[in-house]
Amino acid sequence: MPVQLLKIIEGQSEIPLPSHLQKENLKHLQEGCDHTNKYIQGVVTLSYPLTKLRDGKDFFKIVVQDSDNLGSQINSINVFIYGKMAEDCAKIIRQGETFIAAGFKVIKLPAAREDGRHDCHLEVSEEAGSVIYIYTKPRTTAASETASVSPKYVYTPLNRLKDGTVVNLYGIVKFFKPPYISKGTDYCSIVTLVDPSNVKLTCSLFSGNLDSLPKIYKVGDIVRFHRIKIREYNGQMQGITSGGFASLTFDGTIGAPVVPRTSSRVYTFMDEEQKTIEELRIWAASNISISGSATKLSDVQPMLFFDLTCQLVGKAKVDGSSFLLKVWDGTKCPYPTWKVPVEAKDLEGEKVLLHQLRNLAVDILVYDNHVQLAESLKIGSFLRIYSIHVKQASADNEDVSHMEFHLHGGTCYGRGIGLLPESNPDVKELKEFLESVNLTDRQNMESTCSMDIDSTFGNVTDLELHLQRCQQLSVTVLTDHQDLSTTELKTVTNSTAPQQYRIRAKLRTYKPQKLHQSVKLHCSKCKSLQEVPDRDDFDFILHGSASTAPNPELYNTSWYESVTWTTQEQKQREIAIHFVKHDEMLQHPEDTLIMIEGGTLKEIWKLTKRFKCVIPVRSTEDDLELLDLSAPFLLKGNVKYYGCKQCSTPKPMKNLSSIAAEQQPSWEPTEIAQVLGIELLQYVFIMKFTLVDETASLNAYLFDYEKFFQIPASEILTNNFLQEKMQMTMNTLCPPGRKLGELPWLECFIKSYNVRGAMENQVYYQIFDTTIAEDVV
DNA sequence: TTAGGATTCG
Repeated sequence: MPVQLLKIIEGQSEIPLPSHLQKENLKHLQEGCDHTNKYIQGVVTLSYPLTKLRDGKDFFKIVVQDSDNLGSQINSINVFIYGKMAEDCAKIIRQGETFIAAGFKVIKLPAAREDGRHDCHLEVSEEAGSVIYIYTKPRTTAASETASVSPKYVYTPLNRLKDGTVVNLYGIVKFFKPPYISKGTDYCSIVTLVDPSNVKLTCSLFSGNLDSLPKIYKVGDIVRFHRIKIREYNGQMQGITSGGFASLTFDGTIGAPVVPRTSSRVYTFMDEEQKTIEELRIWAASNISISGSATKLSDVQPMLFFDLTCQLVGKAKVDGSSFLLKVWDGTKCPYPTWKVPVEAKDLEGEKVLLHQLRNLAVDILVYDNHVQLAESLKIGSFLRIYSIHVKQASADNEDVSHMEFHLHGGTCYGRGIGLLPESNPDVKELKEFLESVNLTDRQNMESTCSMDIDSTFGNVTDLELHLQRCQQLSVTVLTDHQDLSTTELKTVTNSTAPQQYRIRAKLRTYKPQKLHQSVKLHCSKCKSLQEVPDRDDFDFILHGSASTAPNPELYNTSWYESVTWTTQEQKQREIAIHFVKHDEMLQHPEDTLIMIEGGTLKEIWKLTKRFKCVIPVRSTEDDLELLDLSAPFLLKGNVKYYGCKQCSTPKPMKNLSSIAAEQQPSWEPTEIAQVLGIELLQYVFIMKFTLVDETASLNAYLFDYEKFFQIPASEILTNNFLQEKMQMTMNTLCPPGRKLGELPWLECFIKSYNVRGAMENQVYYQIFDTTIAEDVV
């Protein structure tokens, strides 16, 4: 982006200059000196008409005065601008504006000057790698003057596009293919956009210059396209690059700096554009799903496609149609991973580092059309590899299966490799994390996971080992009272309650068999248990509350800031989001608690992915209030938090401001519940275990928040992985289809207690201070 | 021109 138009607010540019650049005083300019990391700054005092040189090249001349050194004898200099840059500058430079150039060439004039101008002039051009920054002052008063300088662009909503037109538009990236080499002569990038009119537009963007395609890194990024051609294809509108196409790309995260990633040499970017981006971000937050948090190598699952942000540490040519990339992200893949055999001489990368990372780096084999791009990558660069296929496989000479990572040929689902700049926030975060990884510790502690150690188990399969272990040791362990001796079940059942025992028994069966049915909500105050409301209940309450429009009198108070909009759907719906402030400022979304009025289940669910906490509310005449307590009063991460209807006495929402005023608000559900007068219901597993030993059998209840399964009951309903883990645990405790003799032993603590029935007391048993053994599952 | 979103030969 060799020419940038920047906006100045209170004397400061919104976008700082690159930090490596240092200001050079005009006095110190000399021909032949190294000015690589220097820039000159001054006010444009004179500009000449744009002309053409004899070779047809554009030429533009200006005089720049160093306003910091007006008293100096030599305080201005001629600047000659060549080529495309001359044309661009001529369009936007006005007298009185601040001009900055870096990457200039200093040319000494044959004779000394006597007009206070420097005896050198500066030459700048795109070919010479020059960059020009023009600081513009806010153009509120001089409207007529502005018109010629920054043309007013008109942006077409995606539902108003017409065949055969060339338009400017904004959109939120819903899908994209990172630039790849097309079968023609250019790079190609496919981008599908959506905007608040809820219409999608898929664009095919071509360019011979990789740099002039939009720099999209993730779904949810926001783009501004200028001069994109609209055509009809298969009954739908389609965008395609046309002459003069230019784009800006912005991070779509609410609160992130509004700094354009640009592919054009000149662009305008003013308050109005900034406002548009901020509005689109808010719309996107509840209307675009982004696939949760990024997958790290430590979370990969077999049979899955995922995007990986990583650093390249090694690469090697494998054969004509495949190429190996060795990458890491600082985490360890929980499965053994394959190593693609390549000759040492073919492997490019730092040998010592590759050795240190042998258990952390993974091999990704890329195929076909991705090979050319992969070959060109530099070791050490940061990449996002899109849609890597995780494949479980097992070689003939291995007893355990391993994970393979493939980037198959083609570009389906955005499959491809994107190079991330060091300025990318995800790269910054990754770099910090990689630097914190202590390589020596990891090698010592985790080397048992590597393939070569696994193979020392010989021919015994994992499963057999596991079963052998289970028959000898208990699959559960006691967390306390280890000194107590074991009591036979017959003795337990023949004794009076209440008492506590250590027992050793087998789990013959358990209820419920459908594990999700074991999750209930428990009030620790009134001891009641209730079912977890299903999504229909919540949906119903939301529908009901959406019929009450947000009350504008409640917008923007001292402790929250409000944003509202009306949906475009047939039955218009008003939505208000209230962002709770901290120190009178908005926080990063991931730290922010928001309250929402009028949202649907889907919208609220999406907002929970972006924000720390979401509280659904509705307006009354004079305050916001919580919805009916059959709905969750708070959503945080994957968890819906409910309050007890009997024990809660809701207090004013304003009480949240006391948490917001804390130095670092943690927004803990318990604390939120407390200030809102809500008695928080706890998620709990309730199960009935039928335990047997050689002497007797008894039913014992498990009442567990987290300790027994080491899985939070609150998360099981929304996490497939945890559900699977729990099912696997139960399969270990009580393997289906096995005889009693083959079942593993459980060591448990149980306590007996009396429950008074209509006619007589009944004795019940409850498991406590027991947990699943560490090596089970 | 190229691609026109909608996973996989390896």
